[in-house]
Amino acid sequence: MSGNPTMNDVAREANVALKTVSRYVNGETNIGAPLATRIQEAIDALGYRRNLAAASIRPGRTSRMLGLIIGDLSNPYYSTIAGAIESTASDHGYLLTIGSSDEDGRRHDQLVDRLMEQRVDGLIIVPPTGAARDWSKLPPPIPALVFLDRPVDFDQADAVVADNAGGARLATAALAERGGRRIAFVGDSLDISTMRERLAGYRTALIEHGVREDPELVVTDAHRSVDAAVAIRRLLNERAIDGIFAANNRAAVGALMAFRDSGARVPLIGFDDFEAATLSTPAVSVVSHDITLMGEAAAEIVFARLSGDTSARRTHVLPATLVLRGSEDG
Amino acid sequence: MSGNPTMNDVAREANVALKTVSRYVNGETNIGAPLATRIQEAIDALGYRRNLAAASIRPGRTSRMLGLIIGDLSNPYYSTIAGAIESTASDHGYLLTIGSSDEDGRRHDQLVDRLMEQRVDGLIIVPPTGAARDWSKLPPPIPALVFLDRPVDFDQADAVVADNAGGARLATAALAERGGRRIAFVGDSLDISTMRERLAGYRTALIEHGVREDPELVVTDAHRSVDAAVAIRRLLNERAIDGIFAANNRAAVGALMAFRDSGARVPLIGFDDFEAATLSTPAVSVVSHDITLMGEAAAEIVFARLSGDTSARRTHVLPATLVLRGSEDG
DNA sequence: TTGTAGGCGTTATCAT
DNA sequence: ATGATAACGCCTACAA
Repeated sequence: MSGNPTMNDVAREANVALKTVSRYVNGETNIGAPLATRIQEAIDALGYRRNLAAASIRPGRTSRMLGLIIGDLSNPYYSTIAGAIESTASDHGYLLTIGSSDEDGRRHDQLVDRLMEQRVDGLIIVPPTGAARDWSKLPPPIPALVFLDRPVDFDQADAVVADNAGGARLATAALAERGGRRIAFVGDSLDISTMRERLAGYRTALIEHGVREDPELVVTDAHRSVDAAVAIRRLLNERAIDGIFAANNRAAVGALMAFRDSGARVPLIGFDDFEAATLSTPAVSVVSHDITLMGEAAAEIVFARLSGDTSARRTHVLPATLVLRGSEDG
Repeated sequence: MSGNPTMNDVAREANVALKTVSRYVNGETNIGAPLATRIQEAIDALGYRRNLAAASIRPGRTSRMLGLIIGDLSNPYYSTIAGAIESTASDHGYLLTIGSSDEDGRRHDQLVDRLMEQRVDGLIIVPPTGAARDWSKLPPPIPALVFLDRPVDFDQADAVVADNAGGARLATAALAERGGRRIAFVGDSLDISTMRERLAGYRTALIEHGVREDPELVVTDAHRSVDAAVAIRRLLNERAIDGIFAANNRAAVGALMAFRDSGARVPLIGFDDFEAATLSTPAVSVVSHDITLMGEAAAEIVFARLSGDTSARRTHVLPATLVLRGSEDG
């Protein structure tokens, strides 16, 4: 046996015309019972399976596939997004093809090209931290395109982002309202746009509460949990901080490590929920932006565009909410 | 403009033959410099992108796509597997299409059909808990097929599984060696094959240490963490247990909840690592089977088969290791 | 209800 | 080095 059986093989086996097999396979009703039986028997005998790739190249036919590019599928943050998108895609009868950019601009661009060449009907992208493709010079037509989680300066696409500044402001304000005057900001590099927004929200809250910002209390190089832990131990020992806004969940985990190691503890609020948050004592309060909702929203926007929604592209900002669990009181 | 530009459009624009464009796009070397320039200009002008779906229908050509079916992409356990497979696939220039079965047999079967019709070159499957497709009557040819994490009775496919029994035996033995004589088994339904294997390992260890099994100490209906917590609180209060083997990480989290709520604590070892394990005090010891390694192994097997490895299909059993962190001493 | 002819975008064959 | 022509597997006209 050389390759996979084709419709033609089935037609020959069943002594019918190719088109009749096509009709049968596609569930069209106008087929005589005897022929239908013969065709099904031929299909079973040959182990025929239709070739959707071949079908999809016909004009008017689509691949019924969505593409998703994220940083790293192993990261629970991204996989939650991916899961929400996959689930929504599945509801619409779509398959999801996923690529991880590892936050690398080149890899990201390769994935964009590959997925477009694969003719996905829609593309959802979490842009990498580093410089990526200049979207403005990407020639149309591009499929339904949605940027997720991070804003991109390209008005031909929709975007779904969380209210990072608003959430950071909520958290910092909660700490200030409980008397915090030396509240630390602990986060990752400001090359990451979400970090810049969260720092801006932190500053807004400080200003609103009449607190002068102390640059010594702002840490923006905590890439891993242990980095954050080291920085926070130092802040606790040398800077007399009385509150911590942990700008991502790695920073929050780092704070827990620092508390454990140093025996000291100050009020703490994190950004983005994490599994250990409810298990520690007291439980860690966090700003939660619902990434599941973000993923679903992005997918639904794609499907809206696919079904003809031509309204102006826009950026959808999803609210961030403060989940207080106790750690904000120290 | 009607559709996407095609090779034909490029050929007309550049005043060359179709085949010459094909050669250029596919990086064949035997092309004159002047034509190459004209073709590239035409490509840029038209915004041409090749259609891999169309290319893949030619005989001998493949889709360079892998399919993966798991329970739920939002679940960190599965997404870790998915991430490892995606990473390996990416190294081989392959894209990964993922579907979640939600542990539903029907949905699982649909995904198998869909991915096969999409002509993925290889298929990696975590079979759902419930009854799934009868693989034995699936007509060949099937793409390179690997079952992951759970054994399936089908000798036409490879399988990669963890040593569940061995790991459970290690954990239970560690508890018994520390004096445990009333060691509880807390896990999910025995409909799940891994649970059966872990229970078997638990029993083996008890026998080896001369401990008579007490059926009252075996819980096999803890589906969620809270279920496990409730059961464990009861065991602590009414059954005087002196050790807990938590047969999955939800059960381990449940144990932590029960300890917190009841104030009591006994030696504990879990199965499968989880983020909170190292943050609690004492840190939770676990049997760890490296699911990243499992995913990589599965993908590498697929690629080996794709490149012509025709050796007998086999089941690869990956070792489970005991990671002691303190909780085994109570 | 069934069949015939043609084309989708690409690559392969075989010429020039 | 370049090109004309025929597939690939399927579907959409348009007959019969």
